Amino acid sequence: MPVAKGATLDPAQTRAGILRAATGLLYQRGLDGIGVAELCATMGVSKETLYRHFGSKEGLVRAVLEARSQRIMAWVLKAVAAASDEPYAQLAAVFDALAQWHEEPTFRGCGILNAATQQHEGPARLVAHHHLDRQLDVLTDIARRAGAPNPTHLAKQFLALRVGATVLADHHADTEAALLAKQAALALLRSTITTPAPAPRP
Amino acid sequence: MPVAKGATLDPAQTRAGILRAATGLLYQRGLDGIGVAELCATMGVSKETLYRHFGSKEGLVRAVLEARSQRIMAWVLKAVAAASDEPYAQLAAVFDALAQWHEEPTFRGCGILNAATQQHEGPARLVAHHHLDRQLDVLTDIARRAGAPNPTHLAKQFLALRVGATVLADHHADTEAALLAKQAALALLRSTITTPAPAPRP
DNA sequence: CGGACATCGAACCGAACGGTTCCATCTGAG
DNA sequence: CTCAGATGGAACCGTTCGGTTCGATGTCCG
Repeated sequence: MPVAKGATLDPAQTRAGILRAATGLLYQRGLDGIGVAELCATMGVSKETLYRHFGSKEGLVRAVLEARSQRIMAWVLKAVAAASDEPYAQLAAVFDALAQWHEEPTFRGCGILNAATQQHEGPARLVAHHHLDRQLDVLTDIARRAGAPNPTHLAKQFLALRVGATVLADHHADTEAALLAKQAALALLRSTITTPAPAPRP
Repeated sequence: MPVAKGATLDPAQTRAGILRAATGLLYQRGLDGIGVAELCATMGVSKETLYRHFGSKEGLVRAVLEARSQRIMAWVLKAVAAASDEPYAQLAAVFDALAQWHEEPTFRGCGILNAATQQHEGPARLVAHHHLDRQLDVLTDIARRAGAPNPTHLAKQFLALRVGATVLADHHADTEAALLAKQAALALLRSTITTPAPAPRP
């Protein structure tokens, strides 16, 4: 938040404000699409302050991405918890939340995967990997409780549908991608459960 | 290819050589990950030559991406044609080719979608949109010939699986993503065909 | 042979970048 | 009241970037 000149209001609060503002700006403009100077000017913060809190632009990016990953996970878990205990309903809830996200006017794809794509080196790749791990855990749990013979494989298929739909919503302006992905995921779960032999042919 | 000093061998050949070399370099390093100077030095071409052939770095990028899109389409169509006339076999062939691509040591995700993610503005977005259009056409044709009640929707689900698997192969080091996506696509096609009513519930 | 053409190599330009430093200013705690 | 600490504002540095220009060199065609 923009403080007057020399405010000791709360360093942690300043840091949180930078983090929140930078999250949106770096997401909309891309990691290399906005410089530290413009970043600071827009946030109403001096470069020295940013440097003292995050050490470098890369440090800021790392903090932003980790915070974003936490926020997304909380958002997904909340959507799952809001649904009934039925795995089908929870799976549907995950993709319904996805559709809702895609419809936001500021939607620009997954900020974490975008960041990992933008900087081939750097911390973004690690954050993206862990982020996908965590999302996979949620989907694996749903698949397992649904009684899937191979929850891990099914969860990876769900995750592919999820990230694929997000890419299509972004790069193909496909507003129904999430809905179709949801239907595909449900059909997949249904057919996996009802099929007696999981067809061990590769 | 690197010509001695003042060679009039063939301007078109020079252009093609630049295009081929730049394709690999821009793919591996990212659009902003390598400058025009290093690009020219690695290719053994002077900046003036590159500038005369492509006008600007953006012009080079546009040419590279359009050539890449053409190449990918030809590659997909060849894989489809190599399979039997059976839509199931052709769908499997598309994802088998995907798996083969993911296993290449130089694999770095889809170069076109990566480019579109790297430069939020610019021609990459358009190329990516058209590229997805063309891929959708191929999948829609397969779905239609398989007798799907809604080939367009099914094709979008296939495409989501395809791009999702590519993202997972890149950002999650998931070597089996393409195989699982293939199985999911086949199961989806099977269940869509065999299911009498396509469940008009959104 | 001679001139048009393509190319290389190098120097150069202005702008933007990430990062650093200095200092006046304001707040809150003692 | 006083002082340590946090901040804003601005200047500054070295680097890199995309792009431009110029002269020397080599090749092909008439």
